[in-house]
Amino acid sequence: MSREVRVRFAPSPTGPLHIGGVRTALYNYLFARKMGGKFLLRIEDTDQARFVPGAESYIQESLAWLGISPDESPWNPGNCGPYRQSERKDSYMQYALDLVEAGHAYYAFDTAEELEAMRERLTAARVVQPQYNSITRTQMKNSLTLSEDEVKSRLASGEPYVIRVKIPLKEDVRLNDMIRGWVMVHSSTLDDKVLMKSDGMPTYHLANIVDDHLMKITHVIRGEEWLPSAPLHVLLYKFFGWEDTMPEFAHLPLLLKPDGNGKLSKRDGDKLGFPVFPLNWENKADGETAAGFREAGYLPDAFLNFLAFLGWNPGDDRELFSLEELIAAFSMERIGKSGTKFDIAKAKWFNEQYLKAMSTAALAPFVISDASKDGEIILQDTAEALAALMKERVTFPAEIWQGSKFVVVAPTEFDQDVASKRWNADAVTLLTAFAQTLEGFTTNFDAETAKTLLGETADANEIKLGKSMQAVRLAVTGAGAGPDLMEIFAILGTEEVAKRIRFALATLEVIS
RNA sequence: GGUCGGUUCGUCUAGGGGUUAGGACACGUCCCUUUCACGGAUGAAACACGGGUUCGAUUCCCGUACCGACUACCA
Repeated sequence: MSREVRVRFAPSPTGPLHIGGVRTALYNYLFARKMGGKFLLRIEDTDQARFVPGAESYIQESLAWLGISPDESPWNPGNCGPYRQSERKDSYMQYALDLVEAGHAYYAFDTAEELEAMRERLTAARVVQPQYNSITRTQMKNSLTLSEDEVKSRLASGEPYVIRVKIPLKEDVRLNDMIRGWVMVHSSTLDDKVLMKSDGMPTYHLANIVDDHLMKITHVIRGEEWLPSAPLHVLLYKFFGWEDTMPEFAHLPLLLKPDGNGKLSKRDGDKLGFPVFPLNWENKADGETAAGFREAGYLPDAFLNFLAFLGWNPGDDRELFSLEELIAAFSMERIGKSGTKFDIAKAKWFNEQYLKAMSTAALAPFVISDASKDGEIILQDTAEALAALMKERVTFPAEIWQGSKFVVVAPTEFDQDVASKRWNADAVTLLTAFAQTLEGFTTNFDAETAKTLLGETADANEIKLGKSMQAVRLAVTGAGAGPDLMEIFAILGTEEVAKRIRFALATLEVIS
C-alpha cells in the first residue's frame, strides 16, 4: 500500500526563522508538491523558557512572503490538530507511560545537582563521555534502582521526576537516510534521553515521534544537526510498535558560514553585512533586531530560487527556476551531502536576473514608494519610465529610484571630479548652442531625434561629441555616469533639458 | 575526547574506472558603447593526502588529514 505523502516543517518559536530553516521548509514544500502530497507546519513550543512572542507570526509571514504556505498549520488546521505542541501537551504523558509500562522507559528522580555530581565524578575518573546510560543509570535514583514502593511514594508525594528512555545495552540501530544511505550506530553510544521533563512537557524527541505518527508523516526532511539523534528516534518508533509506518528520513546538509567554518549564524549576517533571515525582526522584549532579505530588496522568487540551489541542483545547466519549475524538477536524489557555504554574491545575481525579467509596470510600485519616501509624488507613467531606464543595471528595486531620481529632481550640485576634468570651453560652446537649438525645436523629441540634434550641433561647432559627452551628462544629471542620456532627454523634454543646461552653464566654472 | 557525517576551481556545483574534468557566481582581458552598467567573447582557477584493486583511478576499497554536526529536563 502506498500512503499519501505527508511532510512537515517543525520550527521552534524561539526567535526569527533562520534562513536554513527556510530552506528546510522549501525542500519539504517542493517534495510534497512533487509527490502530490501535503505540507504541514507544526509549532514545536515545548520549551517554555525559550518561547519568544512574535516568533510564530514571523514564521507564518516568512512562508507567506515566499509563497510556500502549508496545507495544514495552526492557522489553517487540517484533521490532525492541534498544530502547536503546547496545545497537545496532555496527550504526551500517556505515551511516555506506555513506554514505562513496556519496560522501555523509566522514572528518574535525580536532581540537577546529583546529575552534575555524576558528570564530575565520571570526568574525574576519565570516563570519556559522562552520560546517563545503561552503565551509569544503575548508580542513580530511578525506578530501575529504587524499590517499587519507594518509586510509588516519591510519585505520590509529588516529587519532581522525569521519564527517561531505556536504551538497550547492545543493539545495532540502523536507518536508511534518503540522502546519506545506511547509517548505523551502536546503542551503547546512545544515552538515556529525557522523554518527559519535570514540568510535564515532553522533550523534542518524544513529542516529535508521537506527533509525526499521529499526523501520519511519511517523510522527515530536516537539517543534518538531527542526524545524531535519528537512531534514538528509530528506537522510539520500534518501542511504540510503529515501525511499519515509520517515516523515511532525509537529513539535509547544513548551511555554512561564507568565510571560515561552522554553521551559519545570526552573527555572520551582522558581521558580513547581509541578512540571514527572510524578514526584518525585532524582539519587543529585549530589543534584539535582525535584518531580513525582504527589506534588503530581495524578490521572493529570486530568494527562493537561490535557496533551492543551496544544496540541490537539477542536474543540468539551468539555474533560473520559478517555484512551479522547481517543483517539477525537484528530487531528493539530487540533494548533495556536504555542507554549503553561503555566498551572498550569488543571491544578488539571482535578484538581478529576476529584476530584469520583471515588467516596468510591476516595478513601478517600488519606484513610487521609494520616491514618496523622498517626498516626491510621481505618476505611474514616470515610475515606469524610470524602471525602464534602470532595471537592467541594478541589483535591488530601491536602486531604480536612487539611480534615476535626478530625472524628477533637477540637480543643484554637480560631481566635482567630472566637472574639473570635462567642463571645458568646448563643452560650454556645445551646450550653449544645444540649448538654443532646443528652444526652437517643437516636434517630437525622442531619443533618436535628441541624438541627431546633439550630433548636428556638435558638427556645426566643430566639436568632437565624444569628448564633450560627459559634460552634457553632467549638466543634465549632475553625475558623470548613469543610464542612456538620450533616453533621459526624451523623458525630460526639450524645455527641461534646456533649462538644466542653462543652470549648469551659470553654475559651473570653466576649466582652462 | 567520543559518535556520526562530509571532502571536485575562491564559492555553488556537474561528472564518474579511460573526459582537453563541464557549467554558474566572483575575478582578469577584450568587444559593444556618449559614461556607468547590461550583453557578448575570452582567460586564470579544482578532483585533500597515502596505500590498495585495476591495463588504467578524480571515480571503487582501506587508512590518514582536515572540516562539520551532535554529545542538556533546547529544539
